[in-house]
Amino acid sequence: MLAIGTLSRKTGTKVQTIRYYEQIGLMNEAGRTSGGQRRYYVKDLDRLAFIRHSRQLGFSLDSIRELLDLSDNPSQSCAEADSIARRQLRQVEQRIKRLQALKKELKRMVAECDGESVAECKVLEVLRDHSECLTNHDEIGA
Amino acid sequence: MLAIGTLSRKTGTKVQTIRYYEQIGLMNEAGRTSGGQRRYYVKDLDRLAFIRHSRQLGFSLDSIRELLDLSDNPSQSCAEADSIARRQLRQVEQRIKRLQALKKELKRMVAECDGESVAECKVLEVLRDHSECLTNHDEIGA
DNA sequence: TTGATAAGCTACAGTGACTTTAGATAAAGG
DNA sequence: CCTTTATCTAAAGTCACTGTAGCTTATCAA
Repeated sequence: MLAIGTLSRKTGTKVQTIRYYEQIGLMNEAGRTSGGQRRYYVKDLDRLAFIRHSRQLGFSLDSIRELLDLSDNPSQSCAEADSIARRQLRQVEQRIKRLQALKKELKRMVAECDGESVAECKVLEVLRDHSECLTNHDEIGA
Repeated sequence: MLAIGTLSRKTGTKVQTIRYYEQIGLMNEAGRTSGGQRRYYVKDLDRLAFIRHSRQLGFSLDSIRELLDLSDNPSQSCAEADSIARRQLRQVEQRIKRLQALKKELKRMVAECDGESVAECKVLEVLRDHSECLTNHDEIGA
């Protein structure tokens, strides 16, 4: 039987985060000692590792819930898991695209700044006037 | 005098977001009509446009606060604004790096999936076992 | 057995940057 | 005057946690 701190150390997850996962139903309710402390089996550790690894790859908790459901029913088709992963890939690719446009714009901004007074600051000027931009970068947080 | 909806349309900002910016002190408190509705000047519109454009470039509201302060005091050196922009650029570059590592891993995952049953699903297998990964991708949300 | 220390517990508030909802009031046009 | 559209406040919800306060339990050496 493993204590919560052991799971924490083995997966690099904060203790509070593990309790949070239990609270939102991503982890099963753990058994308790007579004193009320949580105790885990190795299968719980595996499940937590799966969750954390998926998070590291950028999957949302909702996607992870789906993936765990699939993982728990080994007779189903793999197509669903595949499509979740592909969706995640598309999202990542879009974010990269957008960030690369931002990078370009920011680079231009700081390159044209010559350390003069704020009155002629290129950085502030660009921020004031979108029309000086090369790209549209219209959506925030996409 | 401009109504809040006009600012909303002209800057592509939701009405609630404008009120939120007022609430956290990023926008000045607007004047009111006798009936209690907010009315704005063109300078308020400009300020909002500055905020939104900065957000589109990924600056945090805290950074934007600093940039607005600088913009309001045109006699200062531009160095501060420059350093904020450079910091932002570094952040963007780091995020791109991390996302490119994720992209690589996700691509490999879906490429190796052949639509078999969940039991042999490569996607789930990789999620289960981090050691199958090429990269470390250790930090979440970096 | 005692006592110290580490680890764990609950419950709730805070983060960032908004978005959503509910229910009410104001303004504008015909 | 009436209807429609716009606006108002206040509070809760989002995502995925993190942090805090104030306790209680477990473990190990002396």
